Amino acid sequence: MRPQLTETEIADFRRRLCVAAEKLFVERGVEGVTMRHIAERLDCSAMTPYRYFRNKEEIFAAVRAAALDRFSERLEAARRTFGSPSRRGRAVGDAYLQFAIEERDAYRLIFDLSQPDEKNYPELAAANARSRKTMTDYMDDLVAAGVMVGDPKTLGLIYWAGTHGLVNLYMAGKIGESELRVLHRQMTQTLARGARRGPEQKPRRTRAS
Amino acid sequence: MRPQLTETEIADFRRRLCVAAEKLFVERGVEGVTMRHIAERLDCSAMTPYRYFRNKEEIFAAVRAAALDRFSERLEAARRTFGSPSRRGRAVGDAYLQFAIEERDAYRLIFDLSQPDEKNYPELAAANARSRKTMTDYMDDLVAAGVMVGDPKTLGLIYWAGTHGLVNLYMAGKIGESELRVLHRQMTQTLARGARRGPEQKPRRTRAS
DNA sequence: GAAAAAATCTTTACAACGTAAATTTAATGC
DNA sequence: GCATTAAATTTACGTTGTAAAGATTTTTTC
Repeated sequence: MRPQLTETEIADFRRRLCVAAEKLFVERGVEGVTMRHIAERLDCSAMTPYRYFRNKEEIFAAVRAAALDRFSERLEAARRTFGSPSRRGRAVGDAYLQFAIEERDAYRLIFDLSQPDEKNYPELAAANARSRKTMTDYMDDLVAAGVMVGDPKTLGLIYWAGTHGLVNLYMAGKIGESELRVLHRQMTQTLARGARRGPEQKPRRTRAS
Repeated sequence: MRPQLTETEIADFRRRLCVAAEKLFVERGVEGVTMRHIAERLDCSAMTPYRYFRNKEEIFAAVRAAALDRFSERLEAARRTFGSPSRRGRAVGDAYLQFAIEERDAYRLIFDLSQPDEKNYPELAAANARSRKTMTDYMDDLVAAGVMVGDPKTLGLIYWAGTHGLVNLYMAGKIGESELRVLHRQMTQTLARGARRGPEQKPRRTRAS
């Protein structure tokens, strides 16, 4: 009988499909890509992908996971540069912006709200965990080095959220690239200054002192 | 001959439709609402809405503009409370979070990336401008009162972006409601501390001093 | 080597979508 | 009451994701 597809054959096809799909997402927007488009790019019938993916959403999740891994790689590379913790922290932040600017569509793919729920896709969940860890890890360095005071996880989330928010403004066309960079620098500096001696100490005036 | 629809008839129908559509967005998710669903709710045929809106995207833009106006109203109301500029600033921030939590779906509707381009919909552009102004206005107060130093517009954008970023984490299920509130408080406090004496002065050590 | 078997791949088919075009309905002036 | 005409409905079409049926291909068995 006809031989079953091997693991590697399946993996290969999936990879090829993901590459084609992401190119299409870039070309035609995430919404504008159909199964038939993807199939055409792969020179197969519209139904063939269903041998390799459960449905369109699973394809989407796979592409998203791949993009997310690329993103993590970039941030991790930035953290591996030389220099002081502050310098490397800055490098990570810059890498974040760089990715958002250079790979606009990938960024949207990754962070657009209302996307396939990660809990149904272990691959995506893993990619998510990795990126999350990556984005907060460098904050550990900064706190360990005494540059900042506070819970590294909390500080990491705040930095991450702030940066993402600025990128959102950029994506929505509300600010330009240079404004994005300036605001980001300003935000990180302000946050750094604010976090330099730990969270607010409730400087409430008491009668004694 | 049959009379043409009056301005108010048209406006009424549009309003009714928007209300129905937003309810449906909440019930079935933004993606899961079809023209036929909306028509059913309004007890009319699937084509009747086309007398009142160019197409589905225009409906979407109208619902979005309405939600955005509600959002602005809430923030403006918060700014009108009594107290010091700082207190009122906090009230605006809290109102932002409150809206995101209570009207989750409306918030998504408003801020999800990749949505109809405002430039094709003046109504939406106006609502956008209003919300933007609202979100940064209170920063003017703070700077005027000397609580913070810097360009109010820049500071406003940073606060806004940061808050939006945190809400995004909340929406994506990465943090819970209480964590959102705590992180927001921490972020605003850190930013406030950092902005208290103006942007970083490049404290670079020179040989003299 | 021919036939059977079984997995892959393609073709066909279907319900649901947004909406264009054709048709029906209803309100007005004469 | 009839012509007129805007509004509303019905019908119809091209696309979508994908289920079901059918065709194709390669290995195994004799």
